[in-house]
Amino acid sequence: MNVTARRGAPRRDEPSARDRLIATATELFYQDGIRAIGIDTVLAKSGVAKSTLYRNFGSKDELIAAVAAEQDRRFWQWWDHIEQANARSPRMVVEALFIGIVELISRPTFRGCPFINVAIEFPDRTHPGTAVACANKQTVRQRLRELSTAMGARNPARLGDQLALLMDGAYGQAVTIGTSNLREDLLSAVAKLIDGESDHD
Amino acid sequence: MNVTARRGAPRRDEPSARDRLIATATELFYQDGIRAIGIDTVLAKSGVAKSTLYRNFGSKDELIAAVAAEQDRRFWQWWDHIEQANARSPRMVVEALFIGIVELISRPTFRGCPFINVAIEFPDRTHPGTAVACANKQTVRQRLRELSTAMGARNPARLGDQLALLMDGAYGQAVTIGTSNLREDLLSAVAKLIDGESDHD
DNA sequence: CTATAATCAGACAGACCGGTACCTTTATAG
DNA sequence: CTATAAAGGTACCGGTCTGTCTGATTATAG
Repeated sequence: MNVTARRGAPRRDEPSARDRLIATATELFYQDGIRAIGIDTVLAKSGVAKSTLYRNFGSKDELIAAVAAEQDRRFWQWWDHIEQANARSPRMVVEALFIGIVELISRPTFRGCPFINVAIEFPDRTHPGTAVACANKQTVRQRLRELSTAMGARNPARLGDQLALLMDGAYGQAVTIGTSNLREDLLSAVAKLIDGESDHD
Repeated sequence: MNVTARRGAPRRDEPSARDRLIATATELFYQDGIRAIGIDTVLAKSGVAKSTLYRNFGSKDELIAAVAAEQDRRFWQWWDHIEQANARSPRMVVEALFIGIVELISRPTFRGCPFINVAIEFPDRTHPGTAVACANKQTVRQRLRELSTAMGARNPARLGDQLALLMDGAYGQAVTIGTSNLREDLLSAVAKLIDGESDHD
């Protein structure tokens, strides 16, 4: 019960029930697990009526998908911001991305990669949420391949995929054994992988 | 209902109800997700009575922990076998481990690392199953550090942790984008990481 | 002022959940 | 042969789950 809800249509300065649902569900699903959180909990914390949830999303699965889509949007916003801030050097972009990931992972609220999480909780790849998650990972891989090309790697597809491997590894480790030395380990590994694909090697 | 169960104590050549429960739960939990599978499904497929489950384990959480412990046991059995088969060269051990992981991951029934999965479904690290999972990852990291020491790495702790990062990355990727090129990507990354820590570098 | 669309409130349904209790059956050990 | 331990069968409990339905309320657009 975080929100004092009001009956009737929302004022123009108020967030819509849809937005409140996505915001609340994003946090609850991520912190406790999707299957662990019932819609009643989401409704209570967001102050939204059950009928409004089902009018907007039709099912819990579709709410899950909307949450995943919102996380995908935020993720690429974060990524694009880092790309723009380091536009002159693709290698700096890659390094900044990994530094950013270390910062995300080091937060006490970090609970793993939300895309991997939904894919694990809903292994059926046709699940609408899992479909969003898989698309996200595909795009990450492609973007890292493009950065590898820009870095002049001999085998950019390989380097990109290896960097993606490292990223997902960081997520997985954080869930089980935490983040000690993660920054140094990760950045040194990135450097070794990039240098191993450089032309002057 | 896979098993035709019989009333009364098991014959000596029959597996105990406990073993059947663990075997069935291991498969069902892994394929569909732990929270997605109710104990009634485990009971139906194993042919065990509900009272027997609770006499043996006390709760679903303890069954989850027993399943994780069994997977941990199998995992180290697999690992030790690879170490023994390549006892002369620690580098060959590492490469064989990664080749083995690629083979596991490439199987159609592969559904991610079971230890990461339980930690994601039950983020509370005091959960008995998650505790087993975290201990497994800790030991993997330590064993890879030992192998890195045996390989003569300049910074064995770092190399070991980086190899662990790569392993968990492979698990995460397999859940979302499959395994194309995984073998080459992974083995080449392992080589780059090891060579980057070698004395003759 | 009125029509409309968005919202909250709450009761309800039917399935499923983990867990308990009690009783019967059977293999084995002594 | 008998005691014991391990097991299956089944009914049941209270809680929770997703989802439906009906109705009252309110801001905004025209």
